[in-house]
Amino acid sequence: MQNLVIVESPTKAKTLSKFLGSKYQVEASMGHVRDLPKGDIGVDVEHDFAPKYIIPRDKSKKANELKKLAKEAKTLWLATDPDREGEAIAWHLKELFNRKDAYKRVVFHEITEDAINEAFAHPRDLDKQLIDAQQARRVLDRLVGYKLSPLLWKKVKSGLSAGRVQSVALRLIVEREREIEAFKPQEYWSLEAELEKKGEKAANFVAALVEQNGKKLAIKNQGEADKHVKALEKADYQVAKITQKEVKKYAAPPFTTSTMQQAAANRLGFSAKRTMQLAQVLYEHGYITYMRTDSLNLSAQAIAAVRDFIGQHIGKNYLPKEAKVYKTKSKVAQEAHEAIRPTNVKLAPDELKNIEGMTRDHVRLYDMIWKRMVASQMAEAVFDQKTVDIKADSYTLRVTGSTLKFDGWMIVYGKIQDEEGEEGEKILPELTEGEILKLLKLLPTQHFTEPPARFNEASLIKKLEELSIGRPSTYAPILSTIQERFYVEKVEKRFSPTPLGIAVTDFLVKYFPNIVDYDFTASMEDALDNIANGEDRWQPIIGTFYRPFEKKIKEVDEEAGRVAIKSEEVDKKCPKCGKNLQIKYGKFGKFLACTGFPDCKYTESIEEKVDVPCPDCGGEIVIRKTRRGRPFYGCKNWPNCKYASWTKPKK
DNA sequence: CAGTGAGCGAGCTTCCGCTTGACTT
Repeated sequence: MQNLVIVESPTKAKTLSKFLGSKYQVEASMGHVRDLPKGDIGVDVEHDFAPKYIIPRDKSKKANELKKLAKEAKTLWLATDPDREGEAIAWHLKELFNRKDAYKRVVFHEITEDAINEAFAHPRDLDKQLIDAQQARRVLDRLVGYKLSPLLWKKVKSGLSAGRVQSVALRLIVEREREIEAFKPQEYWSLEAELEKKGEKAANFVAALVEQNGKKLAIKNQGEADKHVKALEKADYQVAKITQKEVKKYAAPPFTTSTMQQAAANRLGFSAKRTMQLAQVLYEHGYITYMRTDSLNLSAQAIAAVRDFIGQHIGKNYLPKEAKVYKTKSKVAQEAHEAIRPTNVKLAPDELKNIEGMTRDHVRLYDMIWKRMVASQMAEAVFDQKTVDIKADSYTLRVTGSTLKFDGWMIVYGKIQDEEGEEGEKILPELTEGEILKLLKLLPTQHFTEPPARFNEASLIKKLEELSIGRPSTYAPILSTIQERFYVEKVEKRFSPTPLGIAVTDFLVKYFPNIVDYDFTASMEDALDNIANGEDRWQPIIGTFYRPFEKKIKEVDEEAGRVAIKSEEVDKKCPKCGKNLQIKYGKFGKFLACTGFPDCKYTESIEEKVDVPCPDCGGEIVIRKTRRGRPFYGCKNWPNCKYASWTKPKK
């Protein structure tokens, strides 16, 4: 074989192979092939932070295969992703192969014939500065993670972890909980008037009190509300001003990983993990583009195809004159791929149902991706919005109604109501300025301000992305990590911190405020940019961070006491010694242990009862977990009764 | 997802980011 081409994913390899023909053998590296060792820190902090790279056990087979192929090939084309990690993967491959001068680095942002021909006609050298930026990122994360975690083992509890990303995600959850705890509801009142257009009985509507003497009115309590009600009862109502305007609603851009995960959570109730598993299958079958991306770009071909589709199947009036161009606001976006979109817009979601291997949920996710992409290239929706100001003595009441004039993209993607909680449209009777209205009823209502909501998967991912923390490939794993460590628990699909999570956050905020600062990652990215553009070398940048950090670790190690975790006592006595039991977190999850430990070593498991009898013996069924943490339904009489099931047994 | 369980409180744990089959019952 003359030419060996290496990309990251096997699906991409397959597609690329079709374009390149038989003179090129295309192989996938499956991501990184070399990494720092898992067993030790792997960075020589005394010698310019030299990283020790090894081939991880699970990559050795792949690495050997590639090595063998590389030996035989004449030219090696390193065609990994055009971003920081991709450049590093290319370099690691080169180091792995250890052959001189046979390399060509090629980059392309889309897999089209033109883009590929262009790329292969203009190979370049590896970008050492970009590689160094990646090494700095890798080494920094390793130093932070592998220095902080052992400190937590010593000061808090063994087995814990801390890192640039997970510790900030945890902090967000802990601080939100504190906001909620500290929240004091404020009373306020709204006052609405039900009014009638004179002479037309059916034409009544509700207007809200907004101003008094031209100033915004806030009603704090019942006394104030009563006062306004009294005054308004005697007032005359007259239409003062009608303003009418056209309001356009713009379609959302096509999906990135983060917005797809958010929409799938809000619209379909999927976890981020589930969404990614489904998307992976759609991608491997060639139905969608790559699902780990932060880009909003659409290829020229995709745009042409979708415009064609809109014009032909939806309607000419739904097709804007020009294609829409979306740009990401994120500074850290690497834009190595396209936005997530169907690869063939002509494949309607309904048709996917009939394809072997596609489950209902695959279809539902594809449907959402397809609609979002098509809508993103459609005309705006247009509403007629009418605002009516009504005078009643010194008061102003207002009512806003809107009617849909043109549905535009909304005919495809539907309202984003579920995602944004927007109000529906309100239709107003025909009114004219100066018209007198009749008061039917005054409607004072008491309200209280509400605390912020706990984060769910969607809102946490959104927040992390806003802070530039984490990457498309890591959003879902971050959520798993903080749960696996028992830092947080999901209660009704929302994250709530455990006493352990609170203790860890407080420890980190107290001693390492810079690392768990919400801006830490953003400033790291700035520093990495300077390495990538050649202004700085990576080792001094890491040194500037590491020297004070190392000192602080040592100080805290010597000075800080062991952290007490708030115990969670339950209303149950120890059958051995009579003391209270408390919740503990072990390798296999939560369990109850005696507060008298170490004098009393009593433990028992926590069982969630299910209200169905055991189909085998009629005993109680409880939810338990496997060693790996997967819940199942088992009989309480185990081991006498061996009944077990993944799904809830029927009554 | 094929994978189902009595222990955690003792001897090794841990990072982030890139990517899919791992390997055993």
